[in-house]
Amino acid sequence: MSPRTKEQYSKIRETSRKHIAEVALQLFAKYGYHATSVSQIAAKAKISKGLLYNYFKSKDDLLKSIIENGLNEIMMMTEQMKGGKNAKEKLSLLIKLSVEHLKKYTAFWDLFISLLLQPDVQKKTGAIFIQYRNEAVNLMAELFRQMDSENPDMDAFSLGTQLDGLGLNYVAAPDKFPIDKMKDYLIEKYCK
Amino acid sequence: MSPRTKEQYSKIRETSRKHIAEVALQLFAKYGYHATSVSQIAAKAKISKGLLYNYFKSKDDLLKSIIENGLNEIMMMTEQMKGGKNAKEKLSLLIKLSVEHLKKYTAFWDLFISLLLQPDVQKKTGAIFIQYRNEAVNLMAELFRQMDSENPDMDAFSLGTQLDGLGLNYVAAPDKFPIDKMKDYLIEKYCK
DNA sequence: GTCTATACCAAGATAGAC
DNA sequence: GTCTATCTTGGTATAGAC
Repeated sequence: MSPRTKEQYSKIRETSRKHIAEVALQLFAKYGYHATSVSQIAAKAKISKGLLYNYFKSKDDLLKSIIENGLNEIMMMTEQMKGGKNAKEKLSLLIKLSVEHLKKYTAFWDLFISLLLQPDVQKKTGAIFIQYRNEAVNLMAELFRQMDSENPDMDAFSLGTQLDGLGLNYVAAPDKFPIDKMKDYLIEKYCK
Repeated sequence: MSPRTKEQYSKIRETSRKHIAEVALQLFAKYGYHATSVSQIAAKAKISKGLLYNYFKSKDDLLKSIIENGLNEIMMMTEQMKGGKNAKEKLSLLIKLSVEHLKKYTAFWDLFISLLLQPDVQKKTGAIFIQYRNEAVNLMAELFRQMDSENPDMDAFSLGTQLDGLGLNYVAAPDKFPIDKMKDYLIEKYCK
């Protein structure tokens, strides 16, 4: 057995970080950032409080790391949105992907929305998010334009807030909100 | 000068309570419930911490009181919604009132949405809110039915989430979101 | 990398004088 | 009704042994 290389160590370390961040995300989403204590996170991750500080230099640092991860995922989704043959298919794909993303990263969206409501925290994350959102709305407007909409900008804006509302309802009560029915309805309504 | 009656005292007391609650609401909305300290509230209300506990038996009690006030306001709005000559006018009134309410009680909605995202807190407020929401959606569905919609229930549901999305965007950035433009757009889209 | 012990502080809440 | 002083708890974060 040769000793582990630096790369192996840093990979293990990265795995631990991921695990803690994942656990923390679940708790932050459920109870809110401030209402979740570091002790809770450590307990759920089955490590000591002290060790957590080996991986993250503060609770705030942990939050920032989680947000960065999540925003990366969003960016990756935005790229995928460019697929589809024609405008209608593209728009339908955009709706589908948004809903899929929401279902897959529900906890992240939950946390993210609650942070969005607090102006001071908004500064940390808001800029990137607004950028992403503008990108998505512009893309939608372009598609509506290609579909000969009478008011492509407002249509895009409207679909945007509609998706926001859908997200809000879903994270507030994932098991009660009929998200797939709404998805089909939206596709039917906006893409034909 | 006759001495003050019990009624006068309790009226003064009620005024003080209202004032503290109002100040607390502003802070809760801005920073979140957990991130706001009782000291902050007392300072902004220009009273001592101790006195605050004369008016509310705990921070949680203060929150509950705020929520109750807010929900009462909502209920009063729901009543107004029944005005309007025909289905289209009623629906248009409903949208208008929702937006007006949102503009008038922005801080409340901000706080309320952030509480809605936390399942444990949801238990305190969720029941009443869900009741109100169902009422509103049922009312909308009935109106769509009268307007010969093909799918009145989903239309109502859709408008509901649309209004949620609008609310979310508005509380997150009241000065950036073109709420009146969106209102007109929605009325145009759903009520003709 | 991992733990326990502990420092340090700010939070919510109470007591008691005025 | 109102304040100041204080109690108690639990929070974040660090130190140091293993």
